[in-house]
Amino acid sequence: MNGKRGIDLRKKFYLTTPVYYVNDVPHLGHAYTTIAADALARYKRLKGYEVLFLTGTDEHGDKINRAAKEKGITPLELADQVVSHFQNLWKKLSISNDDFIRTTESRHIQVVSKVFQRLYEQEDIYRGTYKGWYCVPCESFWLELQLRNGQLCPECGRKAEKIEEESYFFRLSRYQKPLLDHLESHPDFVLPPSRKNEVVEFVKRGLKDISITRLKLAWGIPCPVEKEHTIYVWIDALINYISALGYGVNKDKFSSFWPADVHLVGKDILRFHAIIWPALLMALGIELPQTVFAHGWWKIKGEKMSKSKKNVIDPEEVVKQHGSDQLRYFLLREVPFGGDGNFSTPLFIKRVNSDLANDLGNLLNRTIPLVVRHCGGKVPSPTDEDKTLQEKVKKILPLLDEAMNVLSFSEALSYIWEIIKSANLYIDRCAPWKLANQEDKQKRLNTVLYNLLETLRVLALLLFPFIPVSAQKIWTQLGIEEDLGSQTLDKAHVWGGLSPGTPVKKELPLFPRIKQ
RNA sequence: GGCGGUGUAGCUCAGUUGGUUAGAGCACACGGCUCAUACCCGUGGAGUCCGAGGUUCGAAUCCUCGCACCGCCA
Repeated sequence: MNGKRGIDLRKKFYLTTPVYYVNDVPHLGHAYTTIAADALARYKRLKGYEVLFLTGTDEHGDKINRAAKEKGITPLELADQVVSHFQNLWKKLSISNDDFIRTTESRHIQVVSKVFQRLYEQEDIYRGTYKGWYCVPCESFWLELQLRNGQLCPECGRKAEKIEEESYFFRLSRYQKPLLDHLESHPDFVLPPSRKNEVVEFVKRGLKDISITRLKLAWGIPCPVEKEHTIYVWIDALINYISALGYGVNKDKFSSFWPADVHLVGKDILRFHAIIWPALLMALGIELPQTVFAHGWWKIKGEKMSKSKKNVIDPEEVVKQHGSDQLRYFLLREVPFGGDGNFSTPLFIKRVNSDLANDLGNLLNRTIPLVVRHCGGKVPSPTDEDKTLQEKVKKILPLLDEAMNVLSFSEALSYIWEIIKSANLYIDRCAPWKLANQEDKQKRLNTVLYNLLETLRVLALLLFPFIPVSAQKIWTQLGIEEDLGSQTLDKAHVWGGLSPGTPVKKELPLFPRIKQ
């Protein structure tokens, strides 16, 4: 496509993580969502899509305000500190997000304000009186009958505050029927299906209008209709998905990327994304996202991670100890995406040693030296018609694609590992170290080694979404100069991408075994 | 209390519309190989498929009841 007149026909793919709340430094759950999103984004780029991968931070609200006061700094200063934690971690985890939105940025605030104004004008928002209880730590409103012992938050058990004040309400009730219709006619709108059923049941029970402003709260986006009111932090946060596209400002960008293909969320915030968010969009007359995907939680010994139980896993620490690709691989491989999983160091070590060190790392580390020793360290020319590995790859590619299209990362990885296992078996069967001793077997030896190198080339491509740093190392050891990140998967189909004569490089093992 | 889900080898789980000796990975044991990070390849053991009843020529798979665990809501 060249210049001004060309039409960009590339398919677009827009995916998001939630904006993370900056009340604390990132934990394993944040890393999980973001790594999964990254794998998907990278895969789609390999498939030739123009991808927009958005993540960011949610920085308003009472909780931030209070936390900042305790530290004697401004809320924005607090946010700045935590944001840099997030951004550093994403860097260490090779997260390839295209944009990072902070809800304190003016590009966001403008859109939120505009959205509020418009919904008020069209009477999707009205002024009323809110009577109820509010839990500051949870940022949640409760009705009296929902409270435990008359005054405790049913979610966290802490004391809720009684509130009776003027407030603006969003007419959520208006969208009950349209939402149900949409859920019915779009089976992939909420995934996995079990979560969708929960949402449907919840909506069927009836939706009530929700209070979306608070009085006397300094740290938030002011209500454009009446400046004493501040917009509720969840409404503020959700709008990031369109403010980042320049909704109402940059029409081209917005229309080319919206609707989002996937909003990735943890199961704890599904309702905001599967009910309130689509209702807001309907009110605005904007198309709904394709899919809201809710993944599960990582548990420790079957228990939910929580600071009070002191069983929180710090992703930064895991990266420091075992490496970033190792963490990415474990999280994406160990459990089917959507369900809960158990995180433990022995499980982590077992997985990394057996899959990454033994199967993949060793495959590379036994192939390259053979090439160095018997082919002068250069990619040899294949001569006979052995298609064992080529056919294996051909068989796996469509399966892999299918798995990735439904975000089945662990299944996708297990397919890739079938190729790896085939390659290990292939070496054993062909025994190139024996061929090397027979003068009349040179051609066969060359073919065998070429097929192995070529398989490794394809593996580097396929693994790039999951373990980008290591995939690049494989790529480099194969002597390929081009940038792995700018490749497309079509090349994986074409057997023979490696040019004979290219020098390979022997390096230290990709994944050192972790000692228990 | 209501709705939904799960319960299969030591561990984590697959098992399409019910159909022959119930599968995979890891772990374990034995054998092979020696290019490689004691790795890789092969073979093997082990399961009353939660329990009880029922439908059927035939059920892990369908129905009923019970038990256990989990999720959403109240």
